[in-house]
Amino acid sequence: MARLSARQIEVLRAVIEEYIHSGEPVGSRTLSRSSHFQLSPATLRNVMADLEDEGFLCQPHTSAGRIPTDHGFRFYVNNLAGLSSVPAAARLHIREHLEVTGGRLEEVLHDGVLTLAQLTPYVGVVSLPDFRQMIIRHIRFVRLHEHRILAVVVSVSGAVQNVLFDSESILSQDQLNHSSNYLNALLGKLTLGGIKRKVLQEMANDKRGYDELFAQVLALSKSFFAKDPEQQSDVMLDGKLNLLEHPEFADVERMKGIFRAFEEKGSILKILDGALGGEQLRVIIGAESCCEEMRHCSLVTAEYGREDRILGQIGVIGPTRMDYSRIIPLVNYIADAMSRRLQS
Amino acid sequence: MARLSARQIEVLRAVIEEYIHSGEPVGSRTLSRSSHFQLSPATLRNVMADLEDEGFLCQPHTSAGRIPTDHGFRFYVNNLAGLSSVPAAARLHIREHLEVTGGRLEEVLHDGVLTLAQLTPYVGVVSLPDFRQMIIRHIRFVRLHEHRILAVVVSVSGAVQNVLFDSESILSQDQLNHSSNYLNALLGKLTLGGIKRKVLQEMANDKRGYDELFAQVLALSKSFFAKDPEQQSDVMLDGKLNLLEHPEFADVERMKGIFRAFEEKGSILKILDGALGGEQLRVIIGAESCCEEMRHCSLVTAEYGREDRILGQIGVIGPTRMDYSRIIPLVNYIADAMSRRLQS
DNA sequence: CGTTAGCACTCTTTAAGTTTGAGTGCTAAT
DNA sequence: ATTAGCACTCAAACTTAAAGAGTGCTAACG
Repeated sequence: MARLSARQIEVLRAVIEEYIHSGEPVGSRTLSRSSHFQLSPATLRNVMADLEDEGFLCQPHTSAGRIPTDHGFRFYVNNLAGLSSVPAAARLHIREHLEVTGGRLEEVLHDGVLTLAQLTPYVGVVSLPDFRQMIIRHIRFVRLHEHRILAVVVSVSGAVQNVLFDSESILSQDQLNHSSNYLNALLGKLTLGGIKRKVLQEMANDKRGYDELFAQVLALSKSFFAKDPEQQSDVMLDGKLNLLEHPEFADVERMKGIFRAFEEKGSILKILDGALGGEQLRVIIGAESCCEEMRHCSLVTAEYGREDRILGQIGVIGPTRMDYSRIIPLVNYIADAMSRRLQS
Repeated sequence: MARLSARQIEVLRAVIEEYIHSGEPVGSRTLSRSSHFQLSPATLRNVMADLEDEGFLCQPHTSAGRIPTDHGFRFYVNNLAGLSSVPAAARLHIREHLEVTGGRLEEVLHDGVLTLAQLTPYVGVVSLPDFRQMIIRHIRFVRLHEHRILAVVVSVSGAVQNVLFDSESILSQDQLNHSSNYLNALLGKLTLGGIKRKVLQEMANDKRGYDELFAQVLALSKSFFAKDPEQQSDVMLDGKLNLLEHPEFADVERMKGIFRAFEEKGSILKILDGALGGEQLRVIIGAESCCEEMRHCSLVTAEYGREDRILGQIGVIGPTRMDYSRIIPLVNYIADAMSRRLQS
């Protein structure tokens, strides 16, 4: 594939920006009139034909204007999109709604997608880290009723998980408190799985004789860990309605497909976490997601996290015809805000 | 409005059941052929014209067959719908997925709507009771980090709410345990608001001198109750995609309206809890919901609860053309199963 | 040789007619 | 009371025509 000439690049940019703006195929005449080129439609036609040969543009049908291909958008995003700065109004909105303090991880993430859904005409999306991968800060047992016990597990990142389970023996709240204390003392930088292993290990060692407290902890852990924490990694979406406003989704079948993908979140999750740990900010255009339903959608996502630990991705899903130069900085900004909030 | 003759009733039933089955306007010829009447199309036309005058049927346009009005469906549901029993396959499915033991309230409700969405081609819906109305079984404070405290509040019905807040003074976990114990001893059949009042009252009474523990509880309660539990009453939906399969929602605008109503759950909640405490089972047909977006939808819901206390409504949302005689018993059955599970 | 005007051609969109078919209401006969 | 017959209505499907947008190609121009 030949290197593009300066003029070809300018034409490509003009076509893409016009298409992002109007949503209609762009013809040579429109281009000649609306843009700063001093070229006739005929000349532009030649250039556009070349760009089509190179795979950057295509025509929905003969005698329609050109629209960018995924490949065209990719080139645009990589080389041409001038990133505008986040406008003051958006910054203000983010400051007010997102840059508040504290909250559980879920709340923080929810605020994030909500903000994205409000500030863009697209769908806000965030991937929750797998709870089993998280480092646990605290475990607490609460006695609800005879055998019925509620375990409250809090991760360092502020994720809270409640697990209801039954213990074999009946324990008082005081006994549970002691067990909780015991487990928490054990904790230090471990995941749930790690804790489980450590408890088993301690048991094997057996060096502490066989005191009563330890027996309790052991029995409790047994029942507790038997019940795997169900919420594995997950995604949250907000603003699905926004998509309905875009003309490219007026087609019912296409709409259905996308909503189907939204409903069973697995496929979205796979796209999001597919390349986790790669670039800090990612743009996935159309078919690049390898998800048939998402054929006509793009994703712009950025990693968020806490200290040096990446927790997940946050961003937006919209049509491939997305306003990348506005969205990319915005997603970046919000991911930063989220990470900062999680630091506190 | 005159009383309907036996024949009119039979014709109405036939039209409605045919329409529920086919989704197409029902003409006199179809009716004459497909049903057990020994009447000519012309006669049926006369009867149908009468039924139209009475407001039970209407025509989308002249020279189309008849479709039932909301009023017609209402008459059908109240007087004609023979309730079929829940089929064995459905019972089995419910037994396996819903009639398991325990779990948090949220999980139970989720299982409920999921089951409905699987067993019907409609949307499963459930209203969560307002947490502030619930009777609290247990409050527990967990120290996360210096001032940062997690309050875990569990209602008798198994709803768990986690509230993160900051206390003014730094308290050890032991101190928090004591405060928790103190509060729990106070509890007995109170809502969060009730507890708040009771603590204030005790303070006013001041009969216990001013011991240290009480001072702690007081300070803690102050910070805790300052943070209103945010999750007020809410609804959960599942199986929205099911709706897309129905021909009446092929129209994009109509679809949009309904999804809009789903997204901002307020209006659904209003419909559900609007007549809470009325009938045990409710059918809301079309415009009866007084919600413009829900103009073409019906709801079949039943109360679920725990002991004598109603917690909310569970049921389905579908097109007015719903298979009422199948759905009504099913919703009833599932609401029962839910209530039974919540008893345990 | 790059650029451009001109022109024939293609293909979608829109509108207007036309046909078909389902269904109705009315009337007169049974 | 019921029904056969008939004229009438209307939506949906199909046909045709015209308009509009845009292209590719060729030939001329500086």
